[in-house]
Parts: sequence; structure tokens; C-alpha cells
Amino acid sequence: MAYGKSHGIKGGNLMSDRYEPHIIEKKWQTIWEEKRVFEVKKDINKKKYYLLEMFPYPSGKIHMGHVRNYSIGDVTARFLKMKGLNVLHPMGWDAFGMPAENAAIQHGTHPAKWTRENISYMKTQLKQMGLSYDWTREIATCTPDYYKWNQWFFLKMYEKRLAYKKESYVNWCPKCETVLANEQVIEGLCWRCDSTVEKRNLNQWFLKITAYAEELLTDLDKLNGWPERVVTMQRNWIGRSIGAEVDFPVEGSNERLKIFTTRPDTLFGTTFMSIAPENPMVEKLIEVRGLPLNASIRGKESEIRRFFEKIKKQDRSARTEALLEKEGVFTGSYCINPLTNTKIPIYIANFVLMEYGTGVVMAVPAHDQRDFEFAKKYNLPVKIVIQPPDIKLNEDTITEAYVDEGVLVNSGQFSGINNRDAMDAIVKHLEEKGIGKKSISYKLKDWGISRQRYWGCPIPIIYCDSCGIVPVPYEKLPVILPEDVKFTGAGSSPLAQSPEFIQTRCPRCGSNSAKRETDTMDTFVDSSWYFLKYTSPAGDTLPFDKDEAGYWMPVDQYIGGIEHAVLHLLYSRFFTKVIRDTGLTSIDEPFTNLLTQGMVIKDGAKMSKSKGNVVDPDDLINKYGADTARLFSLFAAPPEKDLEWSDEGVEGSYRFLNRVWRLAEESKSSGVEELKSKDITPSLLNSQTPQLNQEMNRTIKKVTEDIERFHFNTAIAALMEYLNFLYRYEDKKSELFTEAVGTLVILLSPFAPHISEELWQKMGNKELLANTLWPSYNEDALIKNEVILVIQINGKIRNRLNIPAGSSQKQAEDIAFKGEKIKEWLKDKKIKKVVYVPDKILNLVVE
RNA sequence: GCGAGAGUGGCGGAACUGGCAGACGCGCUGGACUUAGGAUCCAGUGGGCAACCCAUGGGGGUUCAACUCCCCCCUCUCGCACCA
Repeated sequence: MAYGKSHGIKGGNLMSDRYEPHIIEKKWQTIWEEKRVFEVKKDINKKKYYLLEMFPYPSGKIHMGHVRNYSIGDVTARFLKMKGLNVLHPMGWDAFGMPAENAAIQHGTHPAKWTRENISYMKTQLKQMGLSYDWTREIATCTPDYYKWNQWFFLKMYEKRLAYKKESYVNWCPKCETVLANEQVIEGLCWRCDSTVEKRNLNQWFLKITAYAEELLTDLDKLNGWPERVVTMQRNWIGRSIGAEVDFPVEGSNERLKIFTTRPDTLFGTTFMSIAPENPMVEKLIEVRGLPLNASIRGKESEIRRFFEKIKKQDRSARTEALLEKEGVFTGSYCINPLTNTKIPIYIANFVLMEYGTGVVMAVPAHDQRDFEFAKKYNLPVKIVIQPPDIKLNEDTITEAYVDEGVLVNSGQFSGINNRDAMDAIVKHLEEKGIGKKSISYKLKDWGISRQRYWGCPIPIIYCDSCGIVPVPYEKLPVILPEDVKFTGAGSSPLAQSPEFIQTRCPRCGSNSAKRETDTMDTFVDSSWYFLKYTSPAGDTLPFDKDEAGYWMPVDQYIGGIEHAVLHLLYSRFFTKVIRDTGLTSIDEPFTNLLTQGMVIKDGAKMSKSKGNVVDPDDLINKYGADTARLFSLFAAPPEKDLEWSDEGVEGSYRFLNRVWRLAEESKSSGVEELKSKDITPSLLNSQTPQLNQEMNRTIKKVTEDIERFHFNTAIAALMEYLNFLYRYEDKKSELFTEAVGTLVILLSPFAPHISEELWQKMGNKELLANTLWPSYNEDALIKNEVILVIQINGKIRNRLNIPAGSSQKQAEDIAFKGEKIKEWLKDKKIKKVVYVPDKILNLVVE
């Protein structure tokens, strides 16, 4: 190890002057905590800044992704604090979730205990990193003080009909007996037990995020501080499309099939209908034909049933795979095209999704590729209703659907109109006849929050035989998650097997036979408003204090992984808008600026246990200290890009800190009593050591501007350059040099706070560096007397000359032409043109 | 397939509105100090043996000047992907 032996210092009594990260890091962490340096209060006289990093799930220990995420945040927080802002920088725990429950099933540890212990350990780790959190604001979502307000929000939404219960098809693992989120289904199998996941129709609680679809979409335009691709992902996820809804009467019945289409102009070309297998209308359609589905299984009906079962087993990702072969089965029923009055068959088709539109599609094979393929497979007619401008399509010869623009044909009164104009015209016609209307459809679905799991927030609902669904009254909140339950891993969730929990009194009629809802909430609910709770964690009359939130919100800078681009970031936006509409806040959007940091990569792959390429932050901190860990994770790559891990690179960062240490040790012995960072007097410096002064100011400027735009890697590079300059500087014993080193220490402090704080103290400063103001630079000091002028001939560099700064073109030319090299190059040449960029370039264009 | 982003030394990466390509770090080479050096310090380090030329995925173009702007192509990453 690098510090295993003395650095050329002989004898043992100078050992204390070595850079020993562990001793000083512990020392300063204790001091910061004792002096409450990072605790903040609302102060309307100070400009606030709310800096937030995504809080971690307490899985056991922190990983390198956390180190990176929190280092990025900490640089920013410390920098802005030193700039004089009132910086709120909190941390907490996304503490509900499946892994805790798995631990309970596998090792018999109670999820609460497991989670508490993990939080305790990870908190120690975060403290070891020297992060500038206001720990008095720490929250854990698994505490009743916190999740009570999840339930409160749920009740508010229930009142506003934004929380509702409905039946829907969900991913169901028969072995775990629980619902799985789409992302927990891997190639059709359960992520935990590899069972084949089924679709099951279940009664579940939903939050009506679609009620805010339009605002969530339009407000994306306000998010100028977000990466464009995150905005795009959310826009795609919301997936707004404009079209029309049209009713198709079912032949021989009073039923109607309502379809949604973005192409009302092709309505005349509809030659059959496609319906989703899950669509409740399917049963009725078969009844229309006189064959109820629950009758004996034979003939045509069993064919439908088999098809049905096959489709249900396909998970959604397979269903929506574009390469999936189109399959279907005829229901036996027909409906009537309301515009042409022709009879068209109704098919069940695997590619039609119940969740989108109305779950029924009008099929226009001539102008939709899917419908075309389906029609070819089942020999259904193709009817062309749009002719392109250049060629003429023929129904018998076309090999693919024509989806572009053209003129309508075979479309009754609309024939001859351009299809774009026909869209509006046909919709208007439908509305007049009362068989359709303009409609907007979204891909965004309501948010299913029911989880058949224990370790989550109970949904505050009671079921009463006589009163039905009864919300738990506000004054009875929180519905406490009971701890004395059994974890068998089999059967339904522990809550559903706990009679003490289930059995309750109906709040409305007082009946003793009422039952509690045993599903818990998706943990994304917890994280959808935690940023608001940080503003007033202790309050218990409302979810959070209006004034505090009014001062601190919105979050000025949010930092986290791209994996939450849609889910967490969309849910939080939704919650913020709902909360605004309850009157608790006035903000529309929670996060003004978003930074999505890249992954930490090793050997070309994301760090993971299965790949065996994990670097444990504990090892790193034990070996080099937190400052090195922080520095490397900031230096190796810009924040938003992936970071390739390099053990040698870590050594380099460690080496740099040692060099800083040694330089400070050397200059310290000059005997300067105290430094005052703001007392740098340019005139004095200028007269004595202009270059030192210039470098110092140049570095202040560079580091400041780079931190402001999150270019931490180049900021650190500038510090390294500055250090190299100081090393080469001869007069290391002067007072001015000590000041220059002091500046280095200040500028380094957001990145490597412990070593900086220690050196700052060693230099004789009484005030904590963390509380010191960030230095400003002197513009005058940046002005150079001499600049290097590059002389080009025909754009190629032929010489470099020192010339006085601000020279005119004439002066520059005079100097340039005197140079022997240039004379040689210009021999026998005629100058056609001269381009002069002051203080930079003189380009001579010759024949 | 659609959309977005990226392609620069042996490696990670610099280069703000076109103006010295390769900052800084790693690695490598040589030297110093050393019993020793995997510590530290100094020097060097894109390629072609030098003057000079060639180099920012490839090919064109604009310009006095292009990593940067325009057109075509290739590769990679990410997102979306039967959404009616």
C-alpha cells in the first residue's frame, strides 16, 4: 500500500504529518455533526436552494452507484452553501419493499428488524462518506409517522374519485400467490421462482393518473431543466393520440362495439372488426351467435376457448412484440359499418390490447399493415379507400398496406377529398349522425397500486357487509401495519392471514363483522411525495407544513438514475399536482432541474453480483478513505455518462490528495499565522508574482464555472493543473504562496471535504472551511500582458510568437513577418488575404 | 422499423459561441534519490525515423480556418416498438 511506508520522512516522530484519511475523516465528521454545520432552517432573508438525491432502498449496504450519486450531490450542496445559499440537503430511506419480506421468508428475520438494521448500517456508511446532509430531517417511509400520510392522501383521492377499485388483468404468479409488476415478469416467468406467470382478473385499487394525463403532458414543456430524453420518454409513455370514437352496431342485437381510431378517414375501408380476447363483450358476441361460453366445450366454441387460454398465457411483452404472428378466431358474430351499412365479421385477435382505446379495432387492411397481414392470413376482403397521387392501387395486387396520404375513393360523399381533410369532415359527419365523436386516447393507464404483500403501507379501506366499501376515517389514521404476523412464503400475504388485523368494526354502521383491506400500496406511492415531507419532517397535523414547503419547494436540483425516467418521476409529478389541488402547495412541478447520472461500469458491464465485478465502497473507503472515493467517482467521467471503474484511476486520485497534503505541509512551515481567503490583494500579488496570481484567479474561475455546470471532472483537472503549477513554483516559503495553497484547499473542499478541512485548520484558520465563503476571482488578474499568437499560412500552423496582448493586426503582422520561418514560407508567395483573430491567430492566405 | 445520443491516443476523458486537437488522469519509457522501489521527484509520450506530412468512425461539401456547421454512409448505446 502506498501509505504502508513513510514518504521519505525518516524517523517516527513526524508520522503525524502523514496524510492519514481515516483519522482526519472521522475527526471532521464528528465536528460537523457536533457543530450542526449542515442543519438548515427556513429563512426568508436568504435565498433557498433545495438539493435532493434519490433516496436509497435499504438493501443492506451502499453500492458504487450510491457513492457516485451522493458525491455528485454533495459537491453541489457544499459549493452552494459556500456561495451563501440556504441549502436544504436531506436524506432518508425508501424503506418498504419486497426484499425485506423475502429476507423474512428465507431467514426468519422480521422485515422491520431487517430494514432497521440495514438503515442503521447504511447510515453509518453515508456518514463515513462525509456527506453534508441535515440528518435531523431523516425520514423512513416504513414508519407510521410517514405512511400515515400515504393513507391520508389515499383518502383524499378516494373522496375526489381519484382512487377507485376495479377488476383488471394483472400478472399473477401461481406459486408466490401474488401480483407482479410488469417489470418483475422476465420472459414470461416469475423473477423469484421461475413459475410461468399468468394473467388473472383481480379486483384492485387504482389511482386515476389519467385524469391528469393532459396536464402531465403539457407541463413537460415547463421542464427546461430536465434532460430532453427523459421528457421524451414521458411524452411517449403518456402517448396521446387524437382520433375518433365510432359505434358499430352488432347485427341481431342491441349491443354496439365502440372503437377508437386515429384514422377516421379510412372508415369506409373497414372490412372486419378485431376485438381483444379479454374484452367483456366477447362473451356477448358469442351469445349473440347462440353459443354461451359456459356451455359444453365442443366444436367452434372450444376453438375459441383454446385460443383464449393461449393468449391469456402470453405475457404482455410477448403480446406487444411487433414480430408476433397475428392470430385470431372468428366469433361468429357480425356488426354493421355505420357509414356503409355493410355487414362485417368480428374476430378475436391476439394483437388487440384491452388496455388501449376501447379494446376493439376497426380493421382496414388496405391502409393498416397489421390488419393487412391478418386479412391475408384469414382470407378477409381488402378494400382500398385512399389512392396515392402517383400510382393506382389494386386490391388484388397490393402486397402491403398503403399508409400514406392520398385521395379518398369508395367513400360515398367523401370520395375525391384529400384524406387529411376527410378526417375532420368524417368526424363531423359522425357527430351529426350521433354515431361517433372526436376523441383523444392515451397509452398511459391508471396506476394499479394494490400489492398482495406485507411490507408496505396498508390501504385504509374497510369492507362492510351492509355498507360496502368504507374508507377509514381520518381520525383513525394510521392503519398500523401489525408486526406480529407469520412469514411462511406460502398462501396469501401475511396480512390476509391475520384475523386480528382483518377483523374490525365498520366505521359507518358499527357492525363487528367488517373486514380490512389486506392489500398494501405499491412502494412508488411512498416515494411520490417524500421530497415534500423533508421540508417539515416533524409535523403531524398535516402531511407537511404549508409554509415550510412554500419556502423550500420546488426541488431546485434532483439527482438520480435514469431508470426512474418514467415511473418514479411521473408518479411524483402526478402526486404534486394532486396535492396542489388539495391546496397544500401551489407548485405545479416538483423538480425544476434533473440530473440523471450514468451507471458505474466495470469490465464493460454494470456492476452486479452475478457478474462478480462489484467494487464494495467499504473496501474502497477502508483502503483510501472517503475523499479518494468521492474524488475518483467525480473525476473519472462527467456525471451523466457511464463511469468505467479503474483501480489505477483510484490510485491516481489518492496520489493527488497526497500531493496536495505534502504541498500544504511544505508551505505551512512558512510561519503564516492565519489566512483570510477574501483578503487576497491583487495589486500586491500582481507586482510580486503576477503569474501565481493569474493562475490562482484562473483556477477559481474555472472551478467555479465548472461546478456550476456539473463538469466536475474538468473542475478537478483544473485543480490538478493548479497543483502542478504550485509544485513547480520556486518560492514556496512566501506568504503569498501560502495564500495560493489556501485557495487550492478551499476549491478542493466540495470534492474532498475532510482533507481540505484538516489542511485549512493546519494553516491556522479558526473558522470551519465548510462555513467559509467561496472565493471570487478578480477579472483584472486574468488579463495577460503577453499572449501566444499562432501564425498560420493557408490554415496550417507555421509559427508561434509571443506578442503583447491586444496588439492590432498591423502590429501582429509586423512581428510575424520578422520571423525567419515565416520569411522562408512566404518566399516567392503573394499574400492574397490576411485573417486576424486578436490575441489568437494570424492566418496568411497565399497563392 | 421509429426516435434520441454517441463515435477523439494504449485506456478514462478535454476542447464555452468554428480559431494551437489530445487539457487532466491512468498506463508506458527514460532519469534522479535509494540497500531496495510497486514510494517520491524530474523529463518524455497520437502516428509516420527528421524538415515535413498524416490524424477526431468513413466519404463528400461550406470556410482563410471544421472534433465543432451541412449532405450521404457505417458502427455502438439508450428509449419506444402491433397503441388502432
